[in-house]
Amino acid sequence: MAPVGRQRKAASGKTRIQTINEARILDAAKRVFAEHGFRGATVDEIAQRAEMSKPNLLYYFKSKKALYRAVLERTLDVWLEPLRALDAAGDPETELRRYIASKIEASRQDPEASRVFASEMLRGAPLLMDHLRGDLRHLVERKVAVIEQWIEEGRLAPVDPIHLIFMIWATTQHYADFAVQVRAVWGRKTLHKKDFERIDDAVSGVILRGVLPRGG
Amino acid sequence: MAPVGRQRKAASGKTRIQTINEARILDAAKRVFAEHGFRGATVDEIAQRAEMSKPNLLYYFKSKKALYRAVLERTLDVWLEPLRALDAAGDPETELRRYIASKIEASRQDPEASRVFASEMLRGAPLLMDHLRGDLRHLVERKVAVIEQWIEEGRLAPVDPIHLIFMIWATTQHYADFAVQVRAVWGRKTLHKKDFERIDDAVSGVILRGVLPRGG
DNA sequence: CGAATTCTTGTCCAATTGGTCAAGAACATG
DNA sequence: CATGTTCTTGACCAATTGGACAAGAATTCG
Repeated sequence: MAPVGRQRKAASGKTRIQTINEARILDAAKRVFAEHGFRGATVDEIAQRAEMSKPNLLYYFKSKKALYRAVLERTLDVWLEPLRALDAAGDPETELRRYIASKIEASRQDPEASRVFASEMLRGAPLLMDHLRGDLRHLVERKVAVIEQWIEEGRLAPVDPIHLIFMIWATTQHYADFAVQVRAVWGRKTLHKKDFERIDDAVSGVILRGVLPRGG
Repeated sequence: MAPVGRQRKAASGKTRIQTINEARILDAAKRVFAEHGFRGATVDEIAQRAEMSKPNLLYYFKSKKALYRAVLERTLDVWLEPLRALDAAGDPETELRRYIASKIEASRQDPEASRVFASEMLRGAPLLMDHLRGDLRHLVERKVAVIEQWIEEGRLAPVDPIHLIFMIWATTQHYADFAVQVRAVWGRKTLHKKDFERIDDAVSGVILRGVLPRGG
């Protein structure tokens, strides 16, 4: 039945070359999709940036859509991990500070991933709609409950929890999605780690002062 | 010299039909560019949504790029007006509240415009780069000075002014650019005026509490 | 080594792309 | 209503698109 090729490494189910090339392709695809969106991206350009022929690329991913889906899925996991970590048992200030910091760090380390996600949203999320209405919504509902609990305990000012989450997403992702604007207006050629530390200070500062109870 | 056609209305320099059709085209173009970005948008689709033939569309705008530029320019003016209004002589709370409210109102009334702008940023702003580094940067610098003055006067907590501006942009535009996600996660089919009032409350609340001095 | 498998690409294709052109239809104004 | 202008479109074009295919090149492993 399962025609287990001799060359398959049992563990990953992938050849050495497969692993290398898929990674190269996914990386190139991420950059092109981030810049031009699904429709605007061309398989040719992705192949060029991955330094291989178009037919070879299509040997690893059977269509542009399949490749796009792969890029998005790979992104999502990394994306939501920090939110999952938000713990009701912890101290609100610590928890929120850590969440904001990790989102900003994600924007710094992998802005293209954020942009691919953003462009999927601009399109109306035809591919991620199920995920938005399912997994993501449930995850957010759980975290809304966490925040509500904090508010009830008097450890957080009475803010609308879901919009607090949206605000954190918006502000942190802004520095990835609108990086060009940030750089141009801020007068920086590139944003360095120091810059992102200042960003973290500013964003965390305003949000935390905005949600922590007075006279803490 | 100037071959002033007989049918030209002297005032606007435009025919009745011109006015109508250009508006129709710009509206259709805005929606398509918002959804698919510059590259992903097709002249055919824009023409279809404007309910006219492609050659006719190209009679009014001589190329896809020219049309795109027209959409962006038209957007920019509306976009920055509220920021210009930020007045150092006014009360910080009132001024900021008004600015946030007008940005949220813009996101509600014309989300596509926001999305076109966002997609231009994702592309790296090849068309707006000059504007970002020029007009926009200068405008922001002036408003940074306004905020700094408020801080010096003790009417505002010491926040990084430029990031306060970025935060306001990010949070308010989020409800236009990521509207699909907001709707899906929030469990709303469409966002009504009431919803945007809640958004305004939440966003203004957190940001103002975050930047106003304690014990005000 | 040698054979099965995996990898790679040149060539090709139908469909779509942005844009042109000529020719006719509708229009405004004297 | 006559005439110059503006408006509209069908037909067309070269370039690009996503993808198929077959045939050869590398690789793996007994």
